[in-house]
Amino acid sequence: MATDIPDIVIGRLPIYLRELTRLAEEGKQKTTSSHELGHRLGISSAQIRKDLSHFGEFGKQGTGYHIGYLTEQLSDILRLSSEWDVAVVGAGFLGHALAHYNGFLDRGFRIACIFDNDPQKVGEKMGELIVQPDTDLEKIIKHKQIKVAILAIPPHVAQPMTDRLVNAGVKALLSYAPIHLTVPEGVQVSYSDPVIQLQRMTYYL
Amino acid sequence: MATDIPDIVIGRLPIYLRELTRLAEEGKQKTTSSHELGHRLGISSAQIRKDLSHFGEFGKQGTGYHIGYLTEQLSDILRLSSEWDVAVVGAGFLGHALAHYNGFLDRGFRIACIFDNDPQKVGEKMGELIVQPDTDLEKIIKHKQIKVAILAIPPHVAQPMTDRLVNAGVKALLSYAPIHLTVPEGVQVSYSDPVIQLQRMTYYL
DNA sequence: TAGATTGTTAATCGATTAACAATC
DNA sequence: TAGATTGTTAATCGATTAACAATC
Repeated sequence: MATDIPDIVIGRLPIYLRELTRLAEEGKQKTTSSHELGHRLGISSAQIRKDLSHFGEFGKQGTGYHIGYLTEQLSDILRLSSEWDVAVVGAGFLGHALAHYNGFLDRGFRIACIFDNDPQKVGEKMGELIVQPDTDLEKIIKHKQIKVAILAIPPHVAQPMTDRLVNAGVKALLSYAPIHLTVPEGVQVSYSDPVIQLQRMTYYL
Repeated sequence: MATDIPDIVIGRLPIYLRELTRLAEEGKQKTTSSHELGHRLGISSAQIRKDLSHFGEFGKQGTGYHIGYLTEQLSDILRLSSEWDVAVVGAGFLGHALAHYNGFLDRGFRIACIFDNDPQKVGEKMGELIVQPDTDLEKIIKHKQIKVAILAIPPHVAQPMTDRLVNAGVKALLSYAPIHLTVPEGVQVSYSDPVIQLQRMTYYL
């Protein structure tokens, strides 16, 4: 049953989770409602209830949703109960930013290693990590059984690197390279290209 | 008429544009087809033809689309014929990466200034720019008539900074802060939160 | 209890796709 | 001409919303 849940619904769950965490941090209340959550996120309350109903009944009539409980449930649904080790490929400015970003750990991810093909960068300390040579990539990813990777490399090497990562067992890939990647069935890809996002907005200006 | 074109269609135009540029760079051909483009992007050819048909007739039966011509047309539609000046707010690791990224200029954007509230960072050279104090933000944005900004600051200051930017005339905002922002009607917002994207994928693992 | 809010149904709305006449 | 591919229509498919009985 969990199989035929629309992608678009899955895509909203992390947003709900993030807002629930914010509500918890504000600490003013133990409980929230689909109306409140929707209001804060610019989403209709009906949609939130519908989305959640795909996975079970998490609320109470008259009361709403217990923030802590719903947070746990969403974390479980998204497989975030334990942390995912993440490989960062590319130790340029962006890899640098990723390695130092401290927003991963409390949300289910830990940067476990970072690679570069530039001998000048290999061995450099980056956050808690040391830059590894990309020749060791397969060995380390297989050994650590890493399933999640982030691509922070130039576009012309993105597809071959994707192939290597997939080959080494990576199943989810977040790419900052401005290029469409081809992957086998069963491998997830997500893109982040700031220019694409900016261009989307300039249409309306 | 241009008004009632679905957001989701607008959102695909930059993808088409990017792929057309790649085709042009490969330089093997003057012409492409909805089928070829769709195949390269994992999108149906019907969808591409339908999307483009919202804006005019850009192709020729039997031949397809002239790459150069369609590129120009899409650039015009997305208002990319001249460059947009962009303000980056936040000169941390991410601001650093943005300031050094050279993928903006040939795609319609130029980082025109970068701000930080940390006196230690103000005056620092970053790429071609010098970090400005955030107290000068309104003055500079108004003077340069900047309409586009990128937020690379911590979440707890993102909403107040958004308000300041909007107040100074910014109409399009790309935010890397992991928080939903509230803006007045007519202001575009786009988000980039790597954790949200990773969480979306782990569901399937 | 009275008020509030859920989970769910059915209706509406919107997006995608298949198919094909037109035509280069 | 014959083959290829567009632009468009109508059908299908899927997502959102309104509404409300159930119930805390």
